[in-house]
Amino acid sequence: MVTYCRSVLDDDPVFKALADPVRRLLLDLLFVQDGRSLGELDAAVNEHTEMTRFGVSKHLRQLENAGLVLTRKRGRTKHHYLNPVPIQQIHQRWIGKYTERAGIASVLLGMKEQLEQSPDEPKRPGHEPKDES
Amino acid sequence: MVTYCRSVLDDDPVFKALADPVRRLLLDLLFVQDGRSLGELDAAVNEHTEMTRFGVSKHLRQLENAGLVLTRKRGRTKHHYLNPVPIQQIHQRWIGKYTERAGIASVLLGMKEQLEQSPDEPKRPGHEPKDES
DNA sequence: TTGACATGTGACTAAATGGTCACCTATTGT
DNA sequence: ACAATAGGTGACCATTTAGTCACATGTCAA
Repeated sequence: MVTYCRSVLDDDPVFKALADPVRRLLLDLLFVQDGRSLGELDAAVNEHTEMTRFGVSKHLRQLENAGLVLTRKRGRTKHHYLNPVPIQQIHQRWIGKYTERAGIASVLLGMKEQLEQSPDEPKRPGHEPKDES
Repeated sequence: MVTYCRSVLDDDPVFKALADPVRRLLLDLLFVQDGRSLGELDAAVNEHTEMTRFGVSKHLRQLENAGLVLTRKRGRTKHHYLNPVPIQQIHQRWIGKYTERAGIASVLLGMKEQLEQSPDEPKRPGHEPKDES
């Protein structure tokens, strides 16, 4: 109880870390290949967008604080490793219940488009509010 | 292709919308009971944190823009409905691959704690960088 | 019609965030 | 020892964001 793993109970930093496209790109890069240094990641990021080493470093630190990236210093270079566990946690503890419901809701796959284009419909099959007039 | 549902290709607003705890609370509230009005949601939110009607309204609009909440105006009140589809989408298109990998990585369930407490270890089983000294 | 109710709007402030830079430390190789 | 390399720090600025408020609109009910 008391020694319960600290990061388990606040997934907020994880969600916050995932909110930035550059950070998601970094995770994608590490997903493809683990253990890269800051310099390597900086180079990879700059194939997509322009950003200095410092910006990349800051993003990596945020990922690290969220537990999504684990690091190991080896000589003068710092290697970064993807840790997918926090993502799995927010999935289990939060996202899962929504995807289950969505699985039901989106039986008709094209439904979403229709839903988003008719702003005067409640847009969920069945389960209409029971018109308490 | 051309008419591909607009919101499918940028999940960024969805991640951004999920990055705030109040907005996640709103989704949780709508998950429990759909179709609530702004006033009702305001009251429910204020059981957890203090916020004016305007703040809640703003958050709801962001959720709406991300497609996570669909609305219908009925008389003078606006009803809010949860739409889990965008969450399912980011799950399929992004989160899924990480949770799969995490499923492998966390075969030992208690592993994560250990990993986070030994900052001088690469912390992923196998797949060590090949010590190119 | 009048007043209470439910919500929307635009301006505004305070705080958080993303990004850069000048400078620093530590490590490596010669 | 020296220069080159990899990275960290703290200050700094611009932009975004969260939140509130005064005010306006539309709706219901007497």
